[in-house]
Amino acid sequence: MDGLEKVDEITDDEVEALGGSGSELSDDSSSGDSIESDPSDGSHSDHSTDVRHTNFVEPYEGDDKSALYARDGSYRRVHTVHASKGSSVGKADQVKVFDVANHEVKNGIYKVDKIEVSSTQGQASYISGDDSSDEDAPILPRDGNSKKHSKRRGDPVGGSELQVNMSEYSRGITKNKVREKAMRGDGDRVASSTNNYEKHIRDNPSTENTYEHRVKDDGGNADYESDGEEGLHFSESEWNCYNLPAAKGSNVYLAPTRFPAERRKTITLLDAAEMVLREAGSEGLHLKDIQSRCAKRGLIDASKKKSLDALIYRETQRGSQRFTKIDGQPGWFALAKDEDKIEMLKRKAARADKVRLERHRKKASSERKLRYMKKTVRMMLFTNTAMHEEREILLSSIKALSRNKRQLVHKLKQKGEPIPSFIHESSSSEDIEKGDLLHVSSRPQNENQQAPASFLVPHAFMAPRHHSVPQPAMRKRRSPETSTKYAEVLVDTQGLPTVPVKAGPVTVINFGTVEWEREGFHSERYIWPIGFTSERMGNSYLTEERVLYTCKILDGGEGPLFEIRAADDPESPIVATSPTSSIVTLLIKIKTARTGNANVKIAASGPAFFGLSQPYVMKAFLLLPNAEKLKQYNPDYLDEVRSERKANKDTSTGVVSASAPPRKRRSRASNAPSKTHAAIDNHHIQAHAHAHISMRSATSDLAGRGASSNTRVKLSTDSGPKLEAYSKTVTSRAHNAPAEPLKLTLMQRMLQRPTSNKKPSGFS
DNA sequence: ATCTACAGTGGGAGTTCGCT
DNA sequence: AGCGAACTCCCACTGTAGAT
Repeated sequence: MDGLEKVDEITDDEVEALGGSGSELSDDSSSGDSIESDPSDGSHSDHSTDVRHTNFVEPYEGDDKSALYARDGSYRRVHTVHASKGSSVGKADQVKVFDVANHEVKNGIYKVDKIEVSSTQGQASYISGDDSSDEDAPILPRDGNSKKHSKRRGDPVGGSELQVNMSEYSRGITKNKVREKAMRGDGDRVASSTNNYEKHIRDNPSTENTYEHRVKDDGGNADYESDGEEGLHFSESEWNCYNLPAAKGSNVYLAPTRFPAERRKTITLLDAAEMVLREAGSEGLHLKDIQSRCAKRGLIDASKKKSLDALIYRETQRGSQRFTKIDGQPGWFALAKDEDKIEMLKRKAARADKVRLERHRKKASSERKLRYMKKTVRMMLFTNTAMHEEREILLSSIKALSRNKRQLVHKLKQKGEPIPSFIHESSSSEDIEKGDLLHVSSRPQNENQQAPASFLVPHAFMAPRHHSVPQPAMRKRRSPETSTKYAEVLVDTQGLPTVPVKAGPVTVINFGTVEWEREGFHSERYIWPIGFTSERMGNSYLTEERVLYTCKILDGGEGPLFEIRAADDPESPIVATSPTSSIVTLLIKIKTARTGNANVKIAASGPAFFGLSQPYVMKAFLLLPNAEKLKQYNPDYLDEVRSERKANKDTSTGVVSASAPPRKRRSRASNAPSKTHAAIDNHHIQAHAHAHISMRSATSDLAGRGASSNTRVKLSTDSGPKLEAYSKTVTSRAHNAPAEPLKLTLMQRMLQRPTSNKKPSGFS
């Protein structure tokens, strides 16, 4: 009320000038600024207004064509009530409507296109208890048809004695309390309770003779709701249009269509709270009254009233843009002011930025983890597949070596020679056929038997390890840049591999000369160039020191001879017809010298010891003159394996193709010279598998560039990308095909492969 | 009176898959 | 390759119940 101000005032002259009937206006200047008029002055019936809106459509936002709603001779724009096209304004004995658009002041019942109704809120001149005045109230037409509205229910609580000012009401005095107050007849006090409202009433006894009505609409039959038992149901926009608190005795009421239940569902509890708080103004409302008003007006279901408190508290706690808590008044809320909203927006934006940054950080972290995991999985898949292939190759080789061993043992028996103790005959071919590697492992047959020196690596030859903690099987991956496995072969001006060069544990002093005319100097897997010389360090069989060993391939006539010469015993070289025989002999000497027991099992790889299985060496061999003339040497072994697998996969799923291309059968003449394989040479086989992967690229590149011995050839050792591509292929295969059928296919194929294909030479 | 935990819901963003 | 539909996942919002 105090906030009311004359926004616009039109003088009678102005009205007259505009063509209005200014004489009809009461120019009682005393009523112009008075807060309330005296209802007993007899003018209430004349001055009472009844503005009824029907056929509400949309709120009217403009003001150019609006009209002033005047009463008591004063033209005001106070709390605007937006009406829309088709709205009607009625009860106009003292109501003057100034239609700006038509520049005229209208009186009485109007039906206008657009009208802005201004009330004189707080003028308190309304008399609500006078039914008779309402009987004479104009009947507001709906859609242009005059229709008498239903009789209103009358005085809310017994007439004008009820006196509660607007301020009190807006602070939460419920109508029930008002009613209680009125029924007691004490006029201005409500019995005490723990309720804050009543405390407020005690502290602020009512003196003003005002009261607020709520009105409702019955679908055009505007009915009067005085006691708040029922209420209006507004949408937010609708509610904005009816921000017209009326004073005691008012028969001004608005009558929108009742808020439909289906539309009620579209507003949230917070929307409803916002509506009632907007009505309450800056003073806000107590939470209980917010709930009560929302429920009574049908904005929310009564059963959900309890939900509202949590929502509003949460809203304000989170920095709501809509609500704000009133300091010093627990449970009181008001709509946020513009400055509050700005502050809230700033805080919310800051929070949003923080959240966004955090989310971005988490997302980036997750993506990094995902990439790492994908990379790891790819590597695991590749490693798994590669190991599986190696295992198959190993199985096949084991079978062949086992057969060779049996043949050798058979020969020894035929000649009546004793069988060396390190050769045990327990590993049957059946075990190997089953793929049972345990039977061919280096584990002792019983506790009295001594474990072999090594299965993969000749430990007897290697320096003793000072740590007792077993090392993990996985070795640190060497980068392609530093690994000799993937390193390019260094060549001289004549295109020959340069020496000396370090290849793994060995240092190659001389790559020797390829002998291509005598087939005994190469096999399907290895080349034995005459004069090949390498050096490596190892334990001495004479002293406890480590000593340099020189390995050399000699011309033995039909085949090569493999010589190992210790630096501390150069006069007693070890010479054998196979590299494995040489290293086994050496290891026996070392073991015997150190343990005094010659009855040991030795397992070692001769080619590995000589460095013949080193990928770098094998690639370098291809650069030697006449290397391309070797008939049996097949560096593309793995390519063929993969081609076969691919062919089988295309024609069947997990079943070995019967039409697998037969593998090349090696002639006996091409086999290596007879040699004694004392044990299973796993390292040999692994190196073989690795070598083929690398050799494939080397030979293919060599052939593609037409390299010759006289041309400076830069061998493609781009095995890294090739392996990566291979990895992708394997990974893709692993993704697209079930793992188990693939294994079965490979395993079955390997087991069904003719053993002669894999049989090393010279063991017939 | 105030706050919290929990579940339901809807929308936005990203991904997958089929079609052209 | 491009496009769009279908789907999934995540998140904010909302409502409810209960704890403090």
